[in-house]
Amino acid sequence: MSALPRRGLNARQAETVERLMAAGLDELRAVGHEALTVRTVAQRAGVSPATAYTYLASKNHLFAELFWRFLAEDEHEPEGSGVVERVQSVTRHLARRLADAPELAAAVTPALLGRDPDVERLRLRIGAELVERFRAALGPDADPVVVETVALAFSGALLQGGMGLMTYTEMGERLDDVVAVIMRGHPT
Amino acid sequence: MSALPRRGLNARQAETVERLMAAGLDELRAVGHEALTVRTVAQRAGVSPATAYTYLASKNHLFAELFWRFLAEDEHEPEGSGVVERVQSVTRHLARRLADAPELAAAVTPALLGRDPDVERLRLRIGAELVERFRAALGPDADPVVVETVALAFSGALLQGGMGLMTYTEMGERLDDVVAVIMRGHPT
DNA sequence: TTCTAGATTGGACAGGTGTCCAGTCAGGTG
DNA sequence: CACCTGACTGGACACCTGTCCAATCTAGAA
Repeated sequence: MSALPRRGLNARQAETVERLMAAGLDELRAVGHEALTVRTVAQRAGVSPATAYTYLASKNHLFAELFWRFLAEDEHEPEGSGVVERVQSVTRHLARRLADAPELAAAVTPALLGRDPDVERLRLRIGAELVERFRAALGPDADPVVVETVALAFSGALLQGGMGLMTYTEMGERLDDVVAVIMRGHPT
Repeated sequence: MSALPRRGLNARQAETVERLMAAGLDELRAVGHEALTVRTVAQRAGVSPATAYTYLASKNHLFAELFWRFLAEDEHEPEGSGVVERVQSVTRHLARRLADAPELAAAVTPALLGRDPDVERLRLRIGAELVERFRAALGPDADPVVVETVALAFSGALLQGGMGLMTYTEMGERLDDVVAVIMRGHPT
């Protein structure tokens, strides 16, 4: 079943979905992504498990959807005069937001590795959104390879954060240096 | 239960472990990591599920262990005269090996995100081994931030490979460019 | 107000994970 | 050769994931 921010949900269904999303986020913060089960989310949302599975293709889909909403609700304009500062403002901002929702960040990384079609869709959107932010910071004439390098480094940081090798707070600081290294020798 | 390349296995136990590992790899290539179950691995190894769980803390642990062996069995010296070429020879070599075992590569990324203590141990070892290879290619006086940047970019590529956003063959080519960008302006 | 499409539900289902334990078997020791 | 330690086994366990469907609500149309 594919689902969420798709057109064709009536008011009642939309309400159900919102309750599930809110419950999912609460449950995630409360017990973490390993202990979370679709059935407890359904219960918290005041909905039957069967209904939850009407809108959620899988646990991974829930996490991906929550992360997508988390990312989409966040408007951020790159700040700073130099390109390096602008890119750093983006990575630092993202890292700060992740640090505010570490359970979500930890949940989404493995979730996006899933094979469900619904995850696939969101994965592409999330990836595109991140690349878009880096491109916006780098400017329209940016070397595509530089964009890709920054995106890869950020993905890598996400992975290492998910592994617990660094906190999401450290992530911001480390990426500052990493971005500086990548951009060294890239004008504007 | 912690386990594998630990001292304290007698010949019989070591033999059982080897059979499990070989069966795990076969099963992984045969059905992929999503369909693989510990019980089918046990069956393929000619061992009971209970025995399998004596040596394997979890499915994730199996994947992590297989990947660690895959990495450790591989001796590779960086080649080339310049630093860039040396680093590229490492990333290209790793990408080539991953391309030869895509199921394993796809399995290990989510596996390393697990929380089991056995996964934790292997995660640190695998991370250290990769960093060591980059450091060896970069030379003893390398800027630590450059090492980290290369490592992050590689992790990111692993993640994107695991997501199916790129094949492991493409990974080699893309990392060539990425490494060149990172190293631009870094002497020796 | 009644009807009805369709949202929701309860509950069963097949299959997987990881745990546990009492019982069996095999190989090195005496 | 009989013994005994410890590896291995069978099978039950609790709990999870996702799927399915017949039965039941419920809100808006007629």
